Amino acid sequence: MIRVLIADDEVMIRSAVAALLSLEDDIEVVAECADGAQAVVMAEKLKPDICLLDLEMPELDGVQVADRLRTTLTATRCVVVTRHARPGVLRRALASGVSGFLPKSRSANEIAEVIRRVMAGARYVDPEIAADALSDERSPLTERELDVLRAGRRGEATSQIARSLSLAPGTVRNYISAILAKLNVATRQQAVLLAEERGWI
Amino acid sequence: MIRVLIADDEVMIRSAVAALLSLEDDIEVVAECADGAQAVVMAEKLKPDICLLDLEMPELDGVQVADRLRTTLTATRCVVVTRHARPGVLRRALASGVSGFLPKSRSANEIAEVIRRVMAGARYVDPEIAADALSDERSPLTERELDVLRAGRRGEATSQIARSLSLAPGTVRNYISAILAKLNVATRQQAVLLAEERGWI
DNA sequence: ATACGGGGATGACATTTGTCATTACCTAAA
DNA sequence: TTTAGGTAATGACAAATGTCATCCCCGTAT
Repeated sequence: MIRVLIADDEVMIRSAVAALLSLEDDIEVVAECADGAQAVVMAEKLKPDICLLDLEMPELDGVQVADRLRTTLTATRCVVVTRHARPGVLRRALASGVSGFLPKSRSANEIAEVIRRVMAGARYVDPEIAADALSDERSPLTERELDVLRAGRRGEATSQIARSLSLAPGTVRNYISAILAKLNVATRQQAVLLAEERGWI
Repeated sequence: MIRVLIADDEVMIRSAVAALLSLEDDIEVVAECADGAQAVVMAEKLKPDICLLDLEMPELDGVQVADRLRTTLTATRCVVVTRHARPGVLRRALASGVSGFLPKSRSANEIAEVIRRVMAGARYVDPEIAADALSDERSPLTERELDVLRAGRRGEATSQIARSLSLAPGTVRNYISAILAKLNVATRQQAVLLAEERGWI
């Protein structure tokens, strides 16, 4: 029996996938979690064989969960599922020791198969995303520039961003100016939208 | 046998829900569609009893699909499912003749039950959203103000918005100023975020 | 040792935005 | 008929934003 933990903040998809997986003879769903923090706690308690993690979750995202479990639960393998599968995200996921990666644009039936493969020791990365990842879309922004972009992703004013990062307002404006030049867009909001699309933030 | 059409752009949830519904003795999934336009075509061809429509879809959203089917297929009832269930959206949905409305924060097993109730002639609206809708969250913005907000939702500059709406730049700034005051936020981006959250645009 | 890139800051400048007063036109209530 | 309210525009002003040059401090690769 493969013991599986499922984490996804969207109840409908979580319960649907859990129900489907439970129908498989060799799979047992041992936990359903609504966010990343809960997933970490439950995983450490139940020590499942496989964690099926949604990428977009409150508190901790799927990759962050995998990253934490890597050190504490060496026997547990993680499979990350995401709505918008961007190459940048795949890179981050693989760096965090994720064993499987598939987009929600795949059919639910395929999940069981991926789980079995990963259980058998293989790594499974969705072929389409893997191909995309080769046509390198790495972020041209530095860590700090990304921090600034993240801090301003909800339309915060320069002064707010400066406060939350403990920077001078002028410095923030310098970073934003550099970001706009690198991404070749005209406004902060467009920069945020572009970076979100590409999976850089 | 209740004949059901499912439309959702997210393959994983669509296939999972379809598989689960197919397990029910009295339900038959006759079509799976990836977008609204396709849903309209298939519905008119197959004349299902119930259309289970995702709200967030490319081309036509779930409410728009229901609106079209209302005139052409009077016997077909529509159930709309959405990720972020906002009162404003519910209002729009009911105005379009939708018979059922439930958020994805409900479990997948409940879908079959809702389908049966709607099939029996009842209207089903998720109780939580219905309660929210009473604490009126209608948009305080005028049609034109919404146009401006929509035109600028991707961080377009004032001059761009003005061009795309054939307005003077100053007029656009006046509208934006009014929007910020009404929504009590400090930047365009925050106004866009708020309006999107509330289902106003 | 030194050149380079990242992080952090300042000051100056030009634009863009947001605010406000004021005007005008039109339509639908009262 | 008067009164609102929505749409559209101008002009003026203040504040925020984007751009640039220039400076400093570090660490590391040459």
